[in-house]
Amino acid sequence: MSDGATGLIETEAGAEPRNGERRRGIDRVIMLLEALLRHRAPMRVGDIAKMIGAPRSTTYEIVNSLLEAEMLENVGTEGYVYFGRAMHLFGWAYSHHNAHYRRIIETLDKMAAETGETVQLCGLRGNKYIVLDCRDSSGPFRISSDVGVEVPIPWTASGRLLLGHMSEEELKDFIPPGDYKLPDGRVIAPAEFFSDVALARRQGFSETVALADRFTWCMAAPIRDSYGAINKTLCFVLPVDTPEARRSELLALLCERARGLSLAGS
Amino acid sequence: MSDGATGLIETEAGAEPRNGERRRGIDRVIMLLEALLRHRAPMRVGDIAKMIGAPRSTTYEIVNSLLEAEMLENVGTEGYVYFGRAMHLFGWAYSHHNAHYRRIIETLDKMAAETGETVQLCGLRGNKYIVLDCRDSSGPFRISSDVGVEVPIPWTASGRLLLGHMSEEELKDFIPPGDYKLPDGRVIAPAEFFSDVALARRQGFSETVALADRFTWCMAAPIRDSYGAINKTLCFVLPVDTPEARRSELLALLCERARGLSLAGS
DNA sequence: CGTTATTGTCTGATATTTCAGACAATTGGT
DNA sequence: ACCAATTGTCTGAAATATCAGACAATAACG
Repeated sequence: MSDGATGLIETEAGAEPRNGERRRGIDRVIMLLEALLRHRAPMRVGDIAKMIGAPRSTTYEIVNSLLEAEMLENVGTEGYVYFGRAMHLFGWAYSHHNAHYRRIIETLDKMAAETGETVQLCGLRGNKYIVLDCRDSSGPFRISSDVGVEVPIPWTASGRLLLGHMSEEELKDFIPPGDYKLPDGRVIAPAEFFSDVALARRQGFSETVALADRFTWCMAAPIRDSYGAINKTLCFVLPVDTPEARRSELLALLCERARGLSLAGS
Repeated sequence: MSDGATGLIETEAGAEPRNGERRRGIDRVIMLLEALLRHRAPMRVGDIAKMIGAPRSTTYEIVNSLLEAEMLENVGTEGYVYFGRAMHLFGWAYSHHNAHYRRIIETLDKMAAETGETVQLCGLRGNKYIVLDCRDSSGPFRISSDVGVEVPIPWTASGRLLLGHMSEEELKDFIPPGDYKLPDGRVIAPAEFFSDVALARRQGFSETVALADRFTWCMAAPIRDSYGAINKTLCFVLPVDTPEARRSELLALLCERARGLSLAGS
């Protein structure tokens, strides 16, 4: 039960757990929190222990400490735990400490209110794409993708923009080969993806139609930092049958707002 | 430099650090994060070390681990650190895992959009009051109180509601004597506070005028859980000179929405 | 420019934490 | 009613993470 276990979380923190060795409590905490984030639902202590490859006794110890600090909290009566209130406070502090991020959130709110569509703020985490924040459409058509869940970059419109600074060579090294395979089994040809990236760079926006799933039309526009680099994108997730007229209207709005949030002159 | 240091963080986790003793890494992490939350701004490693009463070498070790996990991140170039992206993701997961909380957030958004006023969600943390989430007024009059900062209960309208289930005896034991002293030096008579609590319970809402600061009129309404207990409140923070007509309109809205979010029948 | 404080990195020793495993108490399946 | 799996709590022992302190390199200050 050391290496082969599936779903095992391997943080960079601490590299390999050579047989019979001990791990630091801190690293366990980090692994635990990331496991919980991935799983995206309350877990029992026993399952957490399996997931992070830690002894049960150790896991109980750690979980109890985190419970006491309100970083975790009990959910239901049957020993399930999930993130706690303190995490909310820490996260809030993160997202409000910097004026730029605050402006972005306000824009997100405003766009959601004005259009009623699903709006997302996206970025990279390592070599995966993640949603950093979102406002879900108020309509019945609700495609909620979870904040913080890692998704292969080629599945997304934003991904094509976020990699705009890379050469083809760099792209090849950066994207894990398996990530070209879509959830429905289709495979994107790398060459096609590379030209998408180039197109996105030229256009200053990117669209994907029925890619990661059959029902959505995604459009993304870049938010540039003060060096002109693209670290984040703003995007709409629309029903795939949205009429052309409305789509181009929304695309224009998206690009305008994203430009307004960019720090570079250009 | 063991006991007398001011501003030292004392988490419940681990009680007393008897002389010459070592502390667990996990406890240090917890103390560190809470120190950062209190301080509400990026800190240098040296200052963190002082604040949590840990050796510098240990602090560097821990900070580096947390940086690698993106639970902290570097801010600026001069060795400052603050909460990192991972915290945002964990916090987001917390606040969306439960349908009730999600409904509350939506209501918060809607009320802010409709009224343009500052709206807050409040609760208790131990024997202090904290803001759990807020939407700031879009107008020029912006009273932003920070989410997660602990405030003496008697300073707040919400506090009067949140303690509604306690007897006078319990209140006496619960509130630290120093908490009756307002920031401007005035002191609230405990008896007066107790009768405020009773009044709030009877009315089903609570208001304070120019209490914690001279410029605000606060009104709070209770959100009841499925047992009828009040764990959270919804409140408006208004300019103190808001006309009576608008105030009563807003109060009615507040009470209606808070009742809509309550889970109890009553 | 000399003096004092701070930062970031290392080191070795020991006080402590992690770990394996045992335990009783539940739970679940058949 | 049986057997198997799981939960939560304890234990002692070994492995190691925390600690004090030293170090060079900047920074702060008069």
